[in-house]
Amino acid sequence: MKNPQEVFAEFLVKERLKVTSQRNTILDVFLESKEHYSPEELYLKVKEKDPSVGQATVYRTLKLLIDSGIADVVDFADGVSRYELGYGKEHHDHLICEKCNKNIEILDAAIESAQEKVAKAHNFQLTRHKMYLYGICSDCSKK
Amino acid sequence: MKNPQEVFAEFLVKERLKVTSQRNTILDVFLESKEHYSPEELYLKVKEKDPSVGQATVYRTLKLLIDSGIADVVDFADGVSRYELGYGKEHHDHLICEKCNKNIEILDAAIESAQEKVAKAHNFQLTRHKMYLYGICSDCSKK
DNA sequence: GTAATTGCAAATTATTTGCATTGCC
DNA sequence: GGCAATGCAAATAATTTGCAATTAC
Repeated sequence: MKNPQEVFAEFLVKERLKVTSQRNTILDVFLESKEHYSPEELYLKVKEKDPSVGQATVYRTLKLLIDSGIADVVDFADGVSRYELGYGKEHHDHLICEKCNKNIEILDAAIESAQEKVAKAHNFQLTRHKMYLYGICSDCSKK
Repeated sequence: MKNPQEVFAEFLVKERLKVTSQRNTILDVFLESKEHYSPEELYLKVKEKDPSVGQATVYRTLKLLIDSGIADVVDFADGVSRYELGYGKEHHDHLICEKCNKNIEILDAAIESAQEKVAKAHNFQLTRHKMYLYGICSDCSKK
């Protein structure tokens, strides 16, 4: 399987866009991150590697990462948009703690098949879905 | 079952807030709507009934409607926040056509119980969830 | 060479807030 | 009467855009 860097480079060529050091730096920082960065957070991390990069470039590059299928938007309902690596990762849903923002990735066959069933009942051809379960995690409910 | 107007009035009394004509007008317009209004759209509709109402009051009142359990936020991922009647309505998820934006409200016991099960397995106390199934509806797939 | 890209700052959009005035209870 | 609510305009936050200079191809 190709690595994300290759995928991105190929995407840029296909779209007749240019491979630049800024775009590569942003992708690298994005890939290194374990958290779900907001554009602002990503921007700050990128600046550690290359202080000359501007915010706008981060926003613009994030869009390209989404278009190329490398990044996905995650909705933590905390007011900021967040992103995660989508390319090469299995589909998953999210279990989010409303107190500490902990995020657990889940994949449940029963849910997935039930979703397929409902879609079929409505004659929908399912292309994708988003599911977020919000609650209080065990750590936070103890406090 | 109480109607939303009563519920809202009781909520205001309980919170020691005041019943005002603006709040009532906003609630009425909200209830009359069949679509999922954004705050801006709601504001414009409210102005038709009472041109003196300001945007800020609409935003402030929407918050109260959410706190009182009358309105829920719906995330259509179109950049604007949208609201729907929550009070008196059964919980439901959304089946959204990517071509015509048709929105079908669904409720599936198998999905709901599977969600509970997953949350329990992770020691989460579930408070709420959002699920959006995106696909192509039967009308659009014929074309 | 030339068209895409960049950083910057200004613009835009969505929402919130400060404050003087108004109005409910 | 007193304190919450309102409208307005200004403030904030998040994101986008115009533009002149730069850079990839």
